[in-house]
This record gives sequence, structure tokens and C-alpha cells, in this order.
Amino acid sequence: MGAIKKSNRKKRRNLTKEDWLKEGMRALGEKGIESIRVENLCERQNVTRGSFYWHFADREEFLNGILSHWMERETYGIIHRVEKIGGNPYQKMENLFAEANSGKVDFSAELAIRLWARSDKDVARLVEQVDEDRFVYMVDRFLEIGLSRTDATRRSFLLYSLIFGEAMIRRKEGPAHRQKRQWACFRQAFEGVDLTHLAQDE
Amino acid sequence: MGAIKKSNRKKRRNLTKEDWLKEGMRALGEKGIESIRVENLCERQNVTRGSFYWHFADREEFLNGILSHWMERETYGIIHRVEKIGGNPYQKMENLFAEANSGKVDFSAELAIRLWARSDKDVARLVEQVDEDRFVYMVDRFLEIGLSRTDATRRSFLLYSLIFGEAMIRRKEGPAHRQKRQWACFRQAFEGVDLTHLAQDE
DNA sequence: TAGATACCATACAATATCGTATGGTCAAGA
DNA sequence: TCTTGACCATACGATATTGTATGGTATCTA
Repeated sequence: MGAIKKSNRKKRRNLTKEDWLKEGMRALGEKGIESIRVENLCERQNVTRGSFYWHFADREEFLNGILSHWMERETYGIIHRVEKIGGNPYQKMENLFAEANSGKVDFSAELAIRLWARSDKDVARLVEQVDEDRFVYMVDRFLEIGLSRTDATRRSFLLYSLIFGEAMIRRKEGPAHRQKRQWACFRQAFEGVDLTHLAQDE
Repeated sequence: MGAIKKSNRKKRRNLTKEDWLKEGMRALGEKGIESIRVENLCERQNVTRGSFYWHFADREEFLNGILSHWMERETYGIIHRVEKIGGNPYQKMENLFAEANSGKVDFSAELAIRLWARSDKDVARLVEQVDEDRFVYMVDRFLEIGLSRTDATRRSFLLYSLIFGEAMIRRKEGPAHRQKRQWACFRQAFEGVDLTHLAQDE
């Protein structure tokens, strides 16, 4: 038993709050918020609950941490990356769509949090804020392109729905075929939009 | 205590399997599959666990029942209703979209099950089947209208995504404004489709 | 190298939840 | 009315899970 203890000590992780929250996000994406059990999380990290309760007061504080983590690090990540790449408004939308379907976004956690929001008003408010911000970003790009606000709103909703559709709908599709369809859908959201005046930007 | 017992007896529910599964669907939609605790369900039904374990062998059997119930009663419900109403293919799509946004569909449960599918291969297969069936229905309507299969597939995906978008995206919108936007999105999915030859049907 | 700090293990008490075994009650039929 | 079966309550044991209290160990710093 002493040998086992020693090997455990060797494997000492020195976990940070960040580490716990990241693992929490993964757990969240698997079975939802109710599946987050501190004992379970500790097994995933190969430590005991002593560690968990050193970093967090209790389970509730951890769950709040998950929410904050999602807000700060995951939610606006796409927009930041897209803005970094730059380009004209249409290209930004292209990159946005590409990023959303690149696998870099954890849609499992998105799903779990949106389910969570259905029974928790605080979470619901938070998700509303996130959606609003993402929405405004898309609408603004469309406005830059020259569309009316009504038109911009409609097409933004379409695009946002498409992104969620890709995350929600499960079909047996080959990757190539899938990509083709994705971009066909994307272009349909721009049906009838005049983009000729944007060519100058590149 | 005797009085209390008697009043409890008066309130005897005589629950059926169906009753349990319906309540289970509601619980599922609130916090996901892991939040379904038999003790919790019993409280909701105002009975003790004795009742639950009379109807179901254990929790797992109940969860499987939930899945079956979703498949049989909820999943294809919209299609059935739409087919009953009838009309030409375009009208069927209109009715489909209207039904999906009427509030009759429990999207909370949909969300929960699709989250569940992300960590359970059996559930994933089931959801795939459901999506395929729903998808085929929409594609067939578009084919009837006269579109190519590629075009039909793209527009079906768009429409299906729109339906999920409405369920996923949370925005502070007035009901009137919401409806207007919804149907504007719907029409965009039909952009460029010739519907003149369908008028004769009605 | 001694002490302080960060991080984790262990032991304990308190619930929550599961599943089983058994008995009670109501309603319908013989 | 007696019996049977459907449906539920109660009591019990077994785990799972939470949170607390306390001790141990590695690392950093003076």
C-alpha cells in the first residue's frame, strides 16, 4: 500500500482552476449539467475530492465557474478569431461559418447549457445575452454589406440556425458531401445579395 | 397520521405506464437524462417508489421506455398531422413549419435526447434514424414540387435547421415580430422555387 | 535548511438514491 | 361476500455523493 501511495504522489497533478473547468466542460457536454458529480470529476483527474474542494467551495460554485468559463473563453471565441483574420464583411461571414463547422467549437457544451437554460432563469438570461451578441455581430456585417435591417436580421437568423443545425442534426454523410451541402446552404443565405462592390477590398 | 393516510388513499392515482413516461419526458426536458431520478419522479406523481417499481423493472428500463415513447409518439407526430391536413407539397411544408413552431412539439426533450446521443451510441443511432425519416419526408415534398435531389436536400437541411434554430436560439422578441421573421426565413428557403404549377391543387 | 504555502489524501458524518421484500387497499368478477 | 389482481405504501439494506476536518507532501523562499 505504501508503494501505491508513492506512485500516487509521483503522479501529483498540481491542477489549476482552469484544468478543473475544462474537464467540467467536457463532462457537461456528455450528459448535461446534472451529470457533473464532483466525485466523478475527481476520477477523471486522478485525484481525490480533497483537491476539488481546495479549488472550489462547493459544487454550486463550480457550476457557476463553468458558466463563466463558457462565457469568457468559448462563447466569443469564434468572433475574435474571425475578426483577427479580417477581410471584407462577406469574407468574415465565410470565415465565421467555416470556424463554426471546423470542430473547434464545443457544441456539446452549447447544447448542454441551452438545455440547462430551460430550467434556470439565470442561465437563460446569460444565453440570451450570448445569442444577442453573436446575432448583433452577424447583423452588423450584413448592414456593412448594405442590406436593410430587416433583411440583415432574417439572413442572420438563417445563418445562425444553419450553424446549430449542423450541430443538432445527425446524418450519415460523407465529409466531402457534407461540406458541399454546408456551403450550398451558406450561399443560399446570401441569395440575392449584391456582393460586387466588395471585390475591391481584396 | 391515520387521517393523512386516508387522504393519501383518496388521492390514489392509478397511474399507467403512459403517465410515467409522459412525466419522464417533462423531467427529461428540464435537466437532461441524468436528472431523471426515480425518487424525484415519484414526488412529481405524488406516489412512492413502490408504484414506479411495479410498472418498471428498474431505472434503465424506464429510460429505454422514454426513448421508445419519444420515437413512437413525439417524433413522427408532426408528419402525421401534416399529412392529415393534406394539400399540395408546398402547403404541406408550410404546415410542417407552422406545426413545428406552434409549441406542440417538446423541443426541450429533443434537446435532451440529442445531448444524450452524444455519449450513447444506441441513442445516437436512434436519433440518426429519426433525422433520416424526417429528412426524407421534406426531400420528397421538394421532389414533388419538381426540384432536383441536390436542391431538395439543401433546402430540406435549411428548413430543418430553421426549426431547430427556433428551438435553440433565445432572443427577446415580441411574438408578432417573431412570427414575421419566422415566415420570412421560411420563404427564403423557397427562394427561386417555381410554385405556379401547384396552384391548381387548391 | 527551516518555515510557509499550495495542493492533495484520508477519514468521517450526513443525505440521496437505488432496488427489494413485503404488506395494504381498492375495484371487479365469481 | 370472497377472491383475485392491479396498484401503491412502508421498511430495509446497499451505494453513491456531498461537504468538512485534518493531516501529509512537494515546492518555493528567506
